[in-house]
Amino acid sequence: MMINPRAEILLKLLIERYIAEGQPVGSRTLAKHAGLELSSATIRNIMADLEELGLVRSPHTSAGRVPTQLGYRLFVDSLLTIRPLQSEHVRRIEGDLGADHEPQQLLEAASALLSQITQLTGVVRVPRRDQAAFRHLEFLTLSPKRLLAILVTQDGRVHNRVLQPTRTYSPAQLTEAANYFNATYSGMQLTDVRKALVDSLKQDSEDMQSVIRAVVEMANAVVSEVRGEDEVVVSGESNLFGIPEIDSARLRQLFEAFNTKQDLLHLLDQSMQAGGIQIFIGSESGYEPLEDCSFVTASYSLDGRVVGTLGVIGPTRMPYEQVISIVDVTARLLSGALSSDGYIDFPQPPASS
Amino acid sequence: MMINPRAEILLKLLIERYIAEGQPVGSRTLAKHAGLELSSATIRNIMADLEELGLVRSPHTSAGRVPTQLGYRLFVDSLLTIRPLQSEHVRRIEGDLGADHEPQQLLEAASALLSQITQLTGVVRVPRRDQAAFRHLEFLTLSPKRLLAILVTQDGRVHNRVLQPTRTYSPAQLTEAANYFNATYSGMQLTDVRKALVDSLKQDSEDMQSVIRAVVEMANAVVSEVRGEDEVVVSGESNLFGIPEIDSARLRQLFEAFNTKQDLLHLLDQSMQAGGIQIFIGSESGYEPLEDCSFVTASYSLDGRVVGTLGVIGPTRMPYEQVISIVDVTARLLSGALSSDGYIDFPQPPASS
DNA sequence: TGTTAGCACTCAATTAAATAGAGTGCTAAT
DNA sequence: ATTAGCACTCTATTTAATTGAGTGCTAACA
Repeated sequence: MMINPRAEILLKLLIERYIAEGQPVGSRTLAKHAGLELSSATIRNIMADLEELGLVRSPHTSAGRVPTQLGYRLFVDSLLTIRPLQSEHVRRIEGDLGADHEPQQLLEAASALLSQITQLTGVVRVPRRDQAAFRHLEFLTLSPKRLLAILVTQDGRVHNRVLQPTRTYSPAQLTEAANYFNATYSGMQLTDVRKALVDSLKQDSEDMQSVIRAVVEMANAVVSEVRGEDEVVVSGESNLFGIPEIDSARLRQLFEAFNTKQDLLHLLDQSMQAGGIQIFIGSESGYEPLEDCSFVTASYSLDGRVVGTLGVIGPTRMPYEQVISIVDVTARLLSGALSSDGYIDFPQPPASS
Repeated sequence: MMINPRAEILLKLLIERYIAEGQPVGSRTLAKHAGLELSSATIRNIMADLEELGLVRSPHTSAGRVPTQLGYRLFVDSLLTIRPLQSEHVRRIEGDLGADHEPQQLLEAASALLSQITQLTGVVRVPRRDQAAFRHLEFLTLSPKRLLAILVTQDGRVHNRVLQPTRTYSPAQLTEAANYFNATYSGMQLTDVRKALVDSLKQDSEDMQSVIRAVVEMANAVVSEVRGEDEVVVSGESNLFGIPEIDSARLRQLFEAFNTKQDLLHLLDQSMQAGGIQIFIGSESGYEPLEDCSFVTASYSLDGRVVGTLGVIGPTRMPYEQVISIVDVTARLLSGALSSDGYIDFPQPPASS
């Protein structure tokens, strides 16, 4: 998309002003503030060009212009002057993401920060369980029929699951089995552990002792568990009330999306693969509820490995300069907090190929 | 509040009709459907009486009447004919609250059921941690500096907490300490365990071995933990969109209340003490966000002991007959599911005085 | 004394018309 | 290429007129 520098300046000004005011911007206003010595008539000509290119449009004949989705896209891609985050906010984030919190708390704090600072909705995708590295498994007998399996992953998170095995095991048997696991699979990514378990179930199906076999089956159940455990933390949903470009019907769709979390998750995973900062404007996300919204995401990492994404959802007309830096800084500091917070004191597993 | 039977019939009809239609009900309509051979003029006289009593009011001079909060109160207290729940719904609830689910899942299922069947918002207050009975404590070394404490309560719930003790303990020491706890406090209510721990810290402060003392301190931290762990499960918030008597500002307040959960919790606790079915109409709850809403609650129990409450939040103009029976049945079946589901296979603790 | 018919009245809701204002597109001149 | 200027369009707001539902009140009636 090539447009001449003068048109660029005007488009930038128009979008900035529209984001600030929320009203269509007219040619006179632009003429006054552009710093170019141009009359409003000239501006109108340029606007007509921009409209032809699909970068702006008029809500109706006698209104000023507003940016189109394409206009916003050009804006964030090449016009935007990213503003460094106010140090006040940086301090706030640093403070809240200070060490000495458990991972889950950190994620929740990050989500809360995103929503509070931007006054929009904050979203954090919790690291995928199955991509975490295995650290420790432990069985606890709850009752003759119930067994509590406790799985600790390298990132410091603890996962519980109650099992109802078909037979009973002595504490000694369970301890032994757990020890075996912990020794064998420590540091391996959970998906790989699972593969290994499935393999061993296939291969040794006959010569394996039935006890071991049963325990392997249980471990498999624990490791491959899908249900429950929130995969995404959403905060500040109610900040989306009272935003004029999000009407009640949209709002409802959005809230339903926040509850389902399915689509959100998909979108976040998408940008996890992309890495870095990612911006979905309007329908670019491909999800109807986000039609009039933008979604600014960044991925965060644990010891250099990308493990999740976080971001901010708000109206397409959002202050991108600020939001982008807030998302960026939060992602960085969260990465730092997760990595440095002392949960990892075992050597890292080799990266899985 | 005494009113004559004829007025009662009319008030009941008026409220039923208003709940069904959402429009002020006029005297002609009432005259036609009341089954009393009365002219609209007579009805108007009666309405004037009811208005004087504060049971109905006119939105304006030439509209019909709508119930006031007081009117609704009288209605639910003595006019209401409770309709047994459609067996289709009963089956649904029975199915979803079938045994073989973990407690947390049951609570979530109950909340989902409430919201889906009523098409309003379902709320379940999770049993208070500190009122649960102690069952099992276990320590797990995560790293030299971090210790995972796992607390299992009699109701089958599992609580984790990461501790950062000032010194390190050998696995043997931890096992021993845990064993001691499990033997000593099994079956006791958590609040009482806590009291006992605090006492023992005070009394034996000098002659206690430092290891034991430290472990007692850790256990105390685990048992008395407050943070995290959702105390109330809310479902179907978005069902409140598009209800005409709940405007956008109210809706926002409601959603904020759902997020904070503080007020909700307080209200639920209130009705836990009352036991049975409880209905808060409009401002009766004392919380502004619930101004135009009603809150129908019932308490549920575990083995005969009330441990929590659940309910439905919707507009004051809600179909009480149905909502009440749905809430009632859900509470009963949840109680059953929680009690019978096999988590309890130890003898019950003596009731605390 | 309770009930009813009937009529005047009130008020919200809807429609229609009038007005003001912002901002455009286009043309002709520079 | 730029600009002044004017006709035009469309929204938003105000005002007025109309309709209809439903009431309150009164006077007559059982």
